[in-house]
Amino acid sequence: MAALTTTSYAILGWLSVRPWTTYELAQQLRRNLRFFWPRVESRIYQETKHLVTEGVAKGERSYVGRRGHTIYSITPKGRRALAVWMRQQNDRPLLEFEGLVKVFFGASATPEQLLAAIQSAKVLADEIQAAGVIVAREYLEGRSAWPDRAPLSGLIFDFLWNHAENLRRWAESSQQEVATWPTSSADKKTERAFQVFRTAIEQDEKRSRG
Amino acid sequence: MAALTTTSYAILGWLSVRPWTTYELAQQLRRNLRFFWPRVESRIYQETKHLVTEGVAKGERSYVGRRGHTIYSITPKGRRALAVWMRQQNDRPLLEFEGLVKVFFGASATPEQLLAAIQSAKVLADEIQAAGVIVAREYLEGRSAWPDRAPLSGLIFDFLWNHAENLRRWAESSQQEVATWPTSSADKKTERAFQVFRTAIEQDEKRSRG
DNA sequence: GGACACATGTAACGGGTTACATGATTTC
DNA sequence: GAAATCATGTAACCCGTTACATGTGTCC
Repeated sequence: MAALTTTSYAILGWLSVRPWTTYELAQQLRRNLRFFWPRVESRIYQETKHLVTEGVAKGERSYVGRRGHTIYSITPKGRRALAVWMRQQNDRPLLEFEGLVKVFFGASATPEQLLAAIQSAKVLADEIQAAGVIVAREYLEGRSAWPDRAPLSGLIFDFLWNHAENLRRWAESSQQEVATWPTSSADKKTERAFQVFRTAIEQDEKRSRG
Repeated sequence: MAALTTTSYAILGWLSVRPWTTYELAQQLRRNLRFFWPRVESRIYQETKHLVTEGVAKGERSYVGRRGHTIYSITPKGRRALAVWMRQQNDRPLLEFEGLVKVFFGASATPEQLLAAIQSAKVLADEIQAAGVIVAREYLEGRSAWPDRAPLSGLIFDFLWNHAENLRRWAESSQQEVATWPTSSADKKTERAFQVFRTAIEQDEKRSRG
């Protein structure tokens, strides 16, 4: 049987807080990790079993009527495994952005199709920030389930919120630009791109200098 | 055999520009798409064959010594398939960020381990921008292979460069923050998080109003 | 008592990665 | 002529998704 994956540790991390049923775990992963570690909920059912066979978690089975459910909790071996994982090398953040692939081959697309491809960024930005507003209010109004988690949540929130801001800013400015393309000359379009390139190089040189 | 995936279209998109060998395709995907559609190069060898069985590409086989290689080109059916894809719904951008998962369960980590988890964002930011500077210079100095692609490249560049800026900004500010944690009170840490939450809510309200 | 959300799974499939193998070309 | 790099793949495995199935509680 294969070694533990990041998905395994995402579940094990929750078990290190307290025991949970599979359904509760699925909820937590969905509420809290979906924007930076998205997994379908049915995955959890297999993964918890995997954790048990690896000896890092144990499950206590009980019944409601004819339907069983399992409460999982972490084992001492599980806590050690979590600590080892924390010491391991981290993968770089990974981005998959189909809309950008379409933009890349935009020579085969209509302006309307480009606008739609770009729009997918805005949709995600809205989702992230809608969820973010709820979390932020919970903390600020003292309604959070784990108020002492605020410092860690703040770090994650900071990243995601600004990720969303970047998605939105890009989508809006790109859609504005693409909207001009049907009536804009090739030189004009190219000049706009060159401005982007120049700004980046200036930023890079400023950073190099210190 | 399954339908075409985004990876299929990423290859088909290149074939719509001109015919390529598998190796050249692998290079192009690596150079141009790796930051928003990352795939291992060995995937290309299987996927090109898939494109042929689907009738959207054809391969012309030739030999150098005992070693074969294939030049793939797009078929009329392939161009139609590409056009259909462009009309289809776009997936949202997808982020996988193991470092954030570690931060999330940071209660089980040392400050040093948190710093390392955060660092993975900076590593990626550097990679994106190092590649970006090269591309930007090529365009600005007229050394680009497809100068008329500049407007489209500009859109993609704009997104990736600012994505990298966001990764770097977050990594630096978070590392600064975490560095203070060993000597900082719980209240102080929480207050910093609350500032993040408040700023976000203000931004959100400002946007709602106008 | 019908509809619907909540809750708990299983089966099958496949895209993607890892690891490996090996031929051709260039460099020193 | 050895080593390194460029080039072309194959085999095996598995994580993850899709699609499906079904029990339980609640609302009207």
